[in-house]
Amino acid sequence: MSHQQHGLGRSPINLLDVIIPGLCAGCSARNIGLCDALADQDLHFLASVATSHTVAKGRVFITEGDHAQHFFNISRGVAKLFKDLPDGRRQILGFVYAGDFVGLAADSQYGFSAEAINEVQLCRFDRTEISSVFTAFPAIERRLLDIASHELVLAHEQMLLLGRKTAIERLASFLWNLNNRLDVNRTEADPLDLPMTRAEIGDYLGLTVETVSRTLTTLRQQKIIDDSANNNVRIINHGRLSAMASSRA
Amino acid sequence: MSHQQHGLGRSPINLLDVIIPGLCAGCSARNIGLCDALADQDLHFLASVATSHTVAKGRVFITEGDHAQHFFNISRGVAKLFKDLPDGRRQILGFVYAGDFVGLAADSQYGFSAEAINEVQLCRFDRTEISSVFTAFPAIERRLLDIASHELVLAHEQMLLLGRKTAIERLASFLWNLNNRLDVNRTEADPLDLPMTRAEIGDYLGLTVETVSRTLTTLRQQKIIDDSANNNVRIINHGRLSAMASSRA
DNA sequence: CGCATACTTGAGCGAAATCAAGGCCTGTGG
DNA sequence: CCACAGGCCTTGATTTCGCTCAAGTATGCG
Repeated sequence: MSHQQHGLGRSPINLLDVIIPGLCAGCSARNIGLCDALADQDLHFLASVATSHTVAKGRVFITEGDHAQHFFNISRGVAKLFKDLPDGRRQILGFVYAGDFVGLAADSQYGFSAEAINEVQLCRFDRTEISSVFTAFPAIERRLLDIASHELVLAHEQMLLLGRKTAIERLASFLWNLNNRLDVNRTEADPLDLPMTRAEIGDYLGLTVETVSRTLTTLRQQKIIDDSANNNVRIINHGRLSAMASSRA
Repeated sequence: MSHQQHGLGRSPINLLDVIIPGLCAGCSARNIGLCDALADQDLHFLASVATSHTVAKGRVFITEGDHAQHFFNISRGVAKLFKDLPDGRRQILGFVYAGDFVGLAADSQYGFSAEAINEVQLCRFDRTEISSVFTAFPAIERRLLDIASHELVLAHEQMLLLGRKTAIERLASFLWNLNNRLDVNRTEADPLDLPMTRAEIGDYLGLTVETVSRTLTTLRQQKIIDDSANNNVRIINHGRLSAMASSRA
């Protein structure tokens, strides 16, 4: 939990971007150094409310309905957030990657479960203690409000997708959104990495495995994507994919 | 997303609950007096960033894609928030009632449109000025984060509904949620008021008008509801309706 | 190698959409 | 007062998209 090699990364500053991912050991993905504005005792204070954890692939680390004691910041790996119906039907609410927060959207109990898709490393914060962090660093709270607002925008887009789009539009939107997530280690030409299974894509898009599979086949046959490698998709025709996603009115 | 004030745990004193609805002339719905802790000059300051407006039935007062200059607090009436696809397909994200906030979930541009379902009165705030309010009253910002988090919880529930529930489960969930919004002027036995049309219910639940109509007929035939009056629904069998909604895993 | 898990493909089915028609209410104007 | 227009709602007939069921093909791992 030591905050390592800091001092240098100054930026047009986003406190939270800078601080949180750098808080605990192992948070390497977005650890771009620590803000000048923070004194050492501030860092110790922040670090005192966070602990680092490794979650094995397939492990559920948040269970819907449990008391929402913590919230998390993903350092490495990918996790899925989901809700189940009593008979086993499942809706995946989203996939979270390094740098993402999980558990903000909770009342006193978690409203969803979370499971590691591959090995995940995360920072865990105590929700009861975080309010003292807010008081000490109002900028963090402001930033969390921004994050929550943005998540709401994304949730709204997904509601449009789930309520009104066809299967092929759902897949196109999914791939197009993945493509547009800026990822430091990826250029437009690189194939997209799909760490999740077809079944998980289906549970995210409100479709069955079979429909996901068939629809990807269709997109391949139309030379819009190339998914010859199973966990990779290369977008061939960006224009047509984007048009199919039809995200904007 | 719509019913923040109603669902949230109410604390002994909640600044925002008290202040905002009482801010501008005409905000009568939830104007329950002003907090002792606030001095007169504070109130004047708050009032200086808000203006009161009346929106006629059918009028669009937020357009998706426009610069998000304002956010709103509904004082009276009901509005719908929605996103459209280019070909006219529409997804209603939520219905907002007196006391609800609209426009929090915006980046620099609005991510949805809003239209008055009946005559609506609202308080309009300038987003650029609101940050000074946050600085002066951190409790308000804290409260907005709570509200945004709770809206996210509701959005997640709606995603489960849109992605995985059947038509009858969607209607049951819709009616059951309406029933559980505590409304000062309503007891369990009173019929639910449905100010929106069947088409709007369809656009909210990801269904067509016809399916909404047929499904309500089914619920009536099964003696679960009584919708003999068109804009009113009386729940007859609460247990079965709640079971059909199957909201909890 | 054998087993398990993931993925694909096909055939048939079904829930909800679409297409179509008619009824009902409310307001308006003769 | 009635006639009529335009929404809104309901109901019926038919179609369709995606689901279910089923089988077969990779792929990965002990």
